[in-house]
Amino acid sequence: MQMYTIGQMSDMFQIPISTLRYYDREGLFPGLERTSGIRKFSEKEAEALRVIDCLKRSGLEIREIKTFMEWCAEGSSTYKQRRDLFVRQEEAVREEMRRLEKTLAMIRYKQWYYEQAIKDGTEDRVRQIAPEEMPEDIRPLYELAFEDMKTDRKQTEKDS
Amino acid sequence: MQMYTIGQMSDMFQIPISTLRYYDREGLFPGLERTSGIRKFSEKEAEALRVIDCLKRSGLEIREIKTFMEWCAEGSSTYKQRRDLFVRQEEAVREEMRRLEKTLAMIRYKQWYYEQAIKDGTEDRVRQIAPEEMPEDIRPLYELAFEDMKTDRKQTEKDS
DNA sequence: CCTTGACCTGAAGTCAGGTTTAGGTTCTAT
DNA sequence: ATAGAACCTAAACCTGACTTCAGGTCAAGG
Repeated sequence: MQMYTIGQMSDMFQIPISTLRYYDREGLFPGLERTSGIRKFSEKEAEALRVIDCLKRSGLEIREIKTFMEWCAEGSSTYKQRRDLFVRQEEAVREEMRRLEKTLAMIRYKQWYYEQAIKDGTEDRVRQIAPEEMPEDIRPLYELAFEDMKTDRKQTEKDS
Repeated sequence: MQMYTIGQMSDMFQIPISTLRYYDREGLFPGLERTSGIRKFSEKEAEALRVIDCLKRSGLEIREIKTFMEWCAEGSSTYKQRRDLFVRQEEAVREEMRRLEKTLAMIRYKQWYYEQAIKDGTEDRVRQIAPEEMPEDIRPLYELAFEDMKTDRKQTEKDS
């Protein structure tokens, strides 16, 4: 079975050696082999790194990823827990994607806004434009970006 | 013109008072008014908070957002810089969304993987399945999640 | 009057996720 | 067999984005 040194892993995954050691310290490679102190990485740890990256991007912290890796080391008794984790993280990622869609809408609206300001030499006109008067392609951006602002107007007072 | 106290802003935006003061300290509200030391927030700062949230999600740091807010305070001479910033951040957000798409593909592949493992009582079979043998709806997930792994096989040696 | 609640400040503390440092050990090629 | 490259550890340090703390001001109501 192919084995790799920490330096080879670092090159292959473009991750600093110090980070790989940090991950090991945090318990992200349970059962990592060593020969006379030197770490021997295998395809198992390579796959772990891919999963670490995935779970990190999905919003998990290192400590939670450690828990997952421990489940992996425990074997078949934890399949359901592992599947359920991926189900939860799917929802987390989808929510983050919705937030990014709104962010993107705001960004594109602002691009248009400043294009207008540049053309006019001032923001005075564009600032006054109501959604209904905006170009077809801009209005939906505005609506999405600012959607939680129509209704929420006076939610500051009496909500019990 | 409607003015708000820091407490009202905190309620309206669901942001801790300590964070609003921190943002002020970091220069995110240039030209914020005060009467005898007490901050008076207006629609201007409300809009600033929406933009702060947007720019933060797009990946900017507080210091960079401060620069943007200073441009806003400088007036019409900075419209182009502000537009260009939003153009750059659009690209940043799109890239993050692509990464999340890959993350999601990996997550959904893993869900399927563990479903199989649960059915079989072991990972032994599912681990062996080549992309070509995977169900129609799973293969594309696998391909997307692991796409940088077919070609990159031996990029460790000689790349000049 | 005097207490209570909402505001203020500067400085220190926290937390996650690494990175750097200092001092050693092991491998590999000549 | 020896130099240099690549590895090791523990512990300190770093950064960003807040949060908490200790102590103080100020306006309004009982």
